[in-house]
Formats: sequence, C-alpha cells, structure tokens
Amino acid sequence: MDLIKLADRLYPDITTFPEDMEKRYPKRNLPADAKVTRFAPSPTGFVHFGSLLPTRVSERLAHQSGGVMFLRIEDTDSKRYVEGAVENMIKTYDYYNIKFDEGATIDGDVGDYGPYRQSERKEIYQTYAKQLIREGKAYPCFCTAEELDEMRAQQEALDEDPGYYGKWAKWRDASDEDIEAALDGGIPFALRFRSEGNPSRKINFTDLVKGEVTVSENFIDHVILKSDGIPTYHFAHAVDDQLMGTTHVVRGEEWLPSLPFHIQLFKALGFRLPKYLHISQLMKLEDGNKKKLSKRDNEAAVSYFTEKGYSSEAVVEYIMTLLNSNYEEWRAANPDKPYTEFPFNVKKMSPSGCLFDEDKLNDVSRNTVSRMTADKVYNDVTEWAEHFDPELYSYLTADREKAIRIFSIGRGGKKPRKDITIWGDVKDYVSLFYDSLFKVIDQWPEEFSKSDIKAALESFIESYNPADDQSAWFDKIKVTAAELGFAPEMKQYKSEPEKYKGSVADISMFIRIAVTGRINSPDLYEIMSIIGAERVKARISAAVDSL
RNA sequence: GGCCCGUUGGUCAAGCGGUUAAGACACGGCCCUUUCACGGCUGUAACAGCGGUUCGAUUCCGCUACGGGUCACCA
Repeated sequence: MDLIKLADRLYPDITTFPEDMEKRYPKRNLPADAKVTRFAPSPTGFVHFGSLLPTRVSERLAHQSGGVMFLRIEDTDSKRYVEGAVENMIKTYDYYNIKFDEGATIDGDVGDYGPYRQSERKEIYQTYAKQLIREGKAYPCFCTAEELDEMRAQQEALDEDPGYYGKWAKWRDASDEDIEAALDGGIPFALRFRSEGNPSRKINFTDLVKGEVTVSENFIDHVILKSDGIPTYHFAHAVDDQLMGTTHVVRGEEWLPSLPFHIQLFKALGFRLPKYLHISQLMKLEDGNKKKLSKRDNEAAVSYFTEKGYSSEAVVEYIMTLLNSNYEEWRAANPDKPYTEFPFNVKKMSPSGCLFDEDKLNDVSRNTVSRMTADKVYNDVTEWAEHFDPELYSYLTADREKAIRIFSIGRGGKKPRKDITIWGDVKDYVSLFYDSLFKVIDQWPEEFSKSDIKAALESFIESYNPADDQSAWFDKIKVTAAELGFAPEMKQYKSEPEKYKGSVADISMFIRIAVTGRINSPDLYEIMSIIGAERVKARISAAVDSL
C-alpha cells in the first residue's frame, strides 16, 4: 500500500502536519545560556524521597541560568492514574521549595507550550506519528498480547535476544493484503518504530553526569503509539521535549538503557537532541547490600519525613550536600546565605549511587534548625504540630510569648545549642516548661544522703530571688554548697576531693532535678526565669516533701 | 543470562601520573564546663583483586570479582 494512503487509513482524523505544530509552539525567547528543564512524573500520588534529587537538579539548572522549569504530567497510562495525585505532588514539591514556572498547576495549565498533560496531547503525538508512517519509519502491528508473550517464550527457549525485531517482527514487512485484511477486520493495532539500527554498531554519547557512555544501536521495533492511540513514554518524551523546548533532561539512571532508542527517535523525527543528565538512584543498606529505596521502605516516601517533622529547609540542605559534596564546605563559610546562592555545578555530581544516611540527615537537620530564629522555629513547629501533634499545638498556641522564650534559649550567637533535630523532638524538649507535661522524677543520685539533698534544696529556696542576675544567682548556690560541706569551686574540689562531700556541681544537680525533672537540661537560670518563681518554689517544695 | 553503569575508611566524599591519600557524619579519648548540648584538640579506619602502560600508578588500559540498572502496547 502507498505509505500516504496507509497513514490516512490509520489516522484519518489527523489533518495536521509537524509544521503546524512547530508554528503552534514557537521557539522560546530566552537568553542564550538559559536552560529549560522539566519534571515529568506519572501521577501515582506517591512522592518518592529520591525524586527530590532530580527535581532539585532541574530546579537549580533552570533557575540558576535564568531559564524555566515546567511540570508535565505523564498520564499516558490510565491504569496508574490516582485521583488528586497531581495536586498532592505540586503541594509536596512546593513545600520543598521546588516551584514550577510553567506547566500543570492546581488551577490548570499555565504557559504557552501546553497542554501539559499528555492525555490531552493525543492530536500532537498522532501528527508526528502519521508523518513517520508517511516516511516509512513506522508501521502498524496487529499482534495480540498473547502473541507477543509467545514470541518472548520462544526467544527464550532458543536463547535469542528478546524483542520485536528482524524475523520476529511479524508485521514489519507485512503485505498490503494482510494489513488491509487486519484493518478491515477491525483488529486493534499498535504503531511501531521501524528501526534500522545495528547492535554491532556503537554510539558514543556524553551524559553530563555519567560522562562518556558507549551504547549499541537500538535494533528493536518499539511501540510508539499504543493501540489506544496514546504514546509510550519514549515517543512522548521526544515530541514533548522538542515542542516544549527542553534543553536539559534530568532523569534517573534507569533510563540509560533506553537512550539508544531515544537518540534514534529524535533523529528520525528531525529533532535536536537535548542534553541528558542521568542521575544515580538513592540506595539504602539492607542485609549488607545496597538496595534501591523501594516504595515499601517507609523512608522512601517524602511524607515520612514530613510526618516526623524534618523541616523542609533541612531536607533541602541534605539534598544539596548529596548533589554537590562541596556544598557543606560552602555552607560552613556562608552560614546565613540562602542555598540558592550556592554555585551549583553539574560537574561535581557523582556518577555512582549513594546510600541514604539518616545519621547524616539528622546532623544536617540539627545544624539547620540551630541556625533558625526562635520565631521561625515557633512558626514551623506550630504548623507541623497542627497536623501531627494537636496536644503540642494547643500548648504552643496558648501562650506564644512563652513558647518563643523557650525556643530562644541558647539560640543565636556563634555556638547555638542543638537540642532539636526534628519537630518531633520538640514536645519532649519543652515538656518541663508546662506543668501538665512535666514529670516529677524520683531518682536522686544515690551517692548523696537524702538529708543533704533536702537541706540543699531548702537552703536554695530560702535564698532564691528571681530578681537576681545570673552571677548573683549562682553565687547563692555556691554559698549553699559551702554551708553544707560541698566545694563551692570546681577547682578546689578537683584538687582536694577528699575534703568535701561533693561540689557545687552536685548542688546544682539537686536543684536541676527538682526543677526540671531531669538530669540534663539547658541553662537552669533561664529555665527558672521562664517558668517563674512561683513554679520554681512549688516544684522544689514538692521535691523536698518527697524526700 | 545479554547489554549498560559503578567500585577511595562503617557512610558521604576530595583527588583528576609523583600527596604524610583532604574534609564531613558516625564511633572512641582528652579539654572546656554547675548538667546536657555547643565548641576546641585528638584517635581508630580506605584506594575491591590481578595483570599491563610508565622512571613512577588511587589516578590510564585490560581482565576478574562484587554492587546497581535494564531487557513491556509501565513510566
């Protein structure tokens, strides 16, 4: 059959040509070195932690160069579609400060290169597919799923390469009569690419992350349009990234094996090939082996981190350190600059896969939180608690000033305290400041007599004056120590420990236990001034009574 | 199994022919210190193996081993 006729017979509704599409989507008007990147997820609703890496790379590449990053929804597989997934994804990425300039949004598409949902681009794909048929570069295949399964089984039995190619490609060179008959019989067909590739020929290709990659030409006649007329990923990738003007394709390394086919497709369509960045997968250690972070692992979902209360800033910091190892060094030199000022460099990306390290994340998170202002901590914790810890939320919102004073302890200055790693730590941290969360402990150090402890507490409470400044306050504790036969100065105690029952440190400990219910706490003086004299007295006398 | 990618301490990683092989996390010790935390100092610990090329290989090449990815009308 004449190829033009075949094209018309296969896709009679398509009256447009590739030129029409090129006109519909003119070249972007951007500075010469501006990069156009994209994120193209399928809307399953699940946001994988690992996806924060390629999206961050795309985001940095685009925004660092004055370019554009857009969101395209790859909803070509209707079986995968989950209601509300797109909205959820947009919100999640937004939380981690990945904002799309263009593409699918909650309120619909924004931008001149849409539609940005592949399910709405059928006419566009078929226009190009039809042209390929006219040029003899694509042909219909009427095989059923069962036939294809059988073919694979035979290939396996014969130990031959699996796939639809050469002598196995039943419809590649089918006669006109056979095609007519199948069409007349209404048999559904998929459109396959006619590959002229030779596996013994090698292509050298430069990936911006992996470097020089040598691959064999593709020789499989892959499906480009499924029998429902919807494209496969490969075809959609070529058409969309051409029309949308993508300059840099950032994707997981699992796409590397299909690269030869993509190169072939771009060439057949007359498209210019974008630059590629195939980035390694995030792994986890399991039974001594590196394993891909799979959906079953709870750390795989970003929601896991949100629920535990990792601040979005901390996660961004961690992702940046994974992406560019010199980021940490830069951060140490520039503790207060936004990460967007870091000169992100593709060349610093590692070609090998790395392990997700929770210890490292925690360390980064602690440091990130320690750099925040008390106001910022208050706002973020409150927002988190509203969703994940209503009780904490009620305490924080009942007295905002108090909460901010608590978060101010040891904050600011060169050596901030690092008590909080995740928002999930906060409740325990603040519990001693709220009577209903406060837990009295009955564990006094055994090396001291209860009467000494009692005497120390009584003496302290008698001399306690909330108006004292910190040194006056501590001097009184020293006096108490001396009166009870404890060394008022640590140095004295250390040089002649046998002369004393203990030291001022021990006296402080008694007071700390009585006031905070813990052996360790932030600065006692500040704690007392926050909870107030009344509460200090009440807690100490309760402790005295219990002794 | 075929094809592709990868391999420096427990982890993340500098290095890009000549280094006492950085640094960070984790772990241990010491110091500072009213506790804790912070901070400072310090310690343990690595070029997967074997062959080449070279005056000289962690660095270049090959093989092996191990790890990962991929072989759909899924993305």
